[in-house]
Amino acid sequence: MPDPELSTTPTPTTPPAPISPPADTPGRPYHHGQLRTALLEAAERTLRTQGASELSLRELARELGVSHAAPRRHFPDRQSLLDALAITGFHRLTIQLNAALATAPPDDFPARLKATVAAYVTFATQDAALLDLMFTTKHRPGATEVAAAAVPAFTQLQDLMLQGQSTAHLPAGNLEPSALVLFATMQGIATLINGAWVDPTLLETLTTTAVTQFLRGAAPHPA
Amino acid sequence: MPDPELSTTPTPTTPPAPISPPADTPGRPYHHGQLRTALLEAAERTLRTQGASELSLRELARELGVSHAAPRRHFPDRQSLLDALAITGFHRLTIQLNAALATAPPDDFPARLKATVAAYVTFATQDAALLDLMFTTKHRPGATEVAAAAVPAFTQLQDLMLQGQSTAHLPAGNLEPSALVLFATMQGIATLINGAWVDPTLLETLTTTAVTQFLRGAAPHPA
DNA sequence: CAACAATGTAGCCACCGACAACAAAGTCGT
DNA sequence: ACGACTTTGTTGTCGGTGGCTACATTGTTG
Repeated sequence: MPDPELSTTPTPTTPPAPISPPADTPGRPYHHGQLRTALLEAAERTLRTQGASELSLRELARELGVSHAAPRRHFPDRQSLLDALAITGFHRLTIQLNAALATAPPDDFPARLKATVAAYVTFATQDAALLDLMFTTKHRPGATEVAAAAVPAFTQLQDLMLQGQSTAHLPAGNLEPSALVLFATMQGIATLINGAWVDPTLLETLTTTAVTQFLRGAAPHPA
Repeated sequence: MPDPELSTTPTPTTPPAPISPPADTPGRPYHHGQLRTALLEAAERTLRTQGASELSLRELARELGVSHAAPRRHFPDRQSLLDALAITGFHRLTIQLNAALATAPPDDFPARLKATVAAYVTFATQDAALLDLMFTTKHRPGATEVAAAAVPAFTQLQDLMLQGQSTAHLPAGNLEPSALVLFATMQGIATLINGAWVDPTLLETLTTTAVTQFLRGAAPHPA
């Protein structure tokens, strides 16, 4: 407390004003009410603009005009906030993959594959830091919730592969390796673009090439 | 200045013993002599065991029995240490790719490709955090030295592709997209394993599948 | 209306990276 | 050999951060 009395001449005439903190949002009624949501939104913004390493709980608290310890009520530590971000990230990814599938004819496997890959890479490049978080957070021991949130997105890809088998675009049998290789390729393309190893304008070309080569490379052997 | 005159009391009776610091390595002669190298080695160890985010300059200094500001003489800030690590990482990668190529017959393109991919993925999984550093550091504006260090490794892959064209395993023309897709696949496989999305025992299967599918998918069109 | 839970605040601690001022050792010209 | 200069290491400090505890305010519920 640098100025215990000089501040505002104690303002004995302001009982209606909840003295509270000198937050930039002066009218806030002590309890923020939506702190958790607000934190996640602000964090996602910072994540996109500054990256995960720059994300500071105290800075978030300042942005929201709340004390530095307030976030702790909703996220016991920094990592759990990051986990929450990863989880919502997986939800968003699942939704976007679904939406992409809906734009392709239901029985056109190559088109559906292309749409899925494009949607994934688009998501991955628009939210690079988030994707990184989603992937690196997962392997942390004890991140069961994050892992669970990832399941639907994977199921979606798996179902698509099953469709490919049913339409004979893909061979019968265990295609787990093939599917994983395709997934790895998507992930890798995103990494290349996010790391500025290739020009972003190549995104379209790369996804097309990847899908085309995958369809040719994984197709059932004619011989 | 806590003690302007008590400091030295010229210590006329201890010329042989270099008072120096009470470091845990008592015999160290004030100047470490190999601090830069030692820092890099220790940092690489911590990087492998703890990850980049856990790497602390002060902790490194403590490990080496040196004051907390000593590292600054060799690395102006934390990032420049990370850059140095990334650079040596690229050197190591280049060497290992070279070694892998040497184990395959000079004119067996598929074998050489397989060996290269395997070597890359092996490197990437043994030094996950380092690989991440090498990739994420690169896009940082102004990291010209890191980018330069990456060139030889890429040249090596490029040369291999040219060989593939000369042996007709790959079609003539611009194969940059194909090569990038393969590179993305390697990178992605590493990511999948490092993030524990797939079991490490699948590494061999995945690289084989990736190479096989690539050779079939990128092969010159017969029609 | 009185416990109680939920939510926010204030203050502290240890750690970190960056910086500046100082000290010791090596180097090099004379 | 000796003194100036450079290199390398040390100490001290500052602001920032995450995590913790104690406390204050508000909402809820019996």
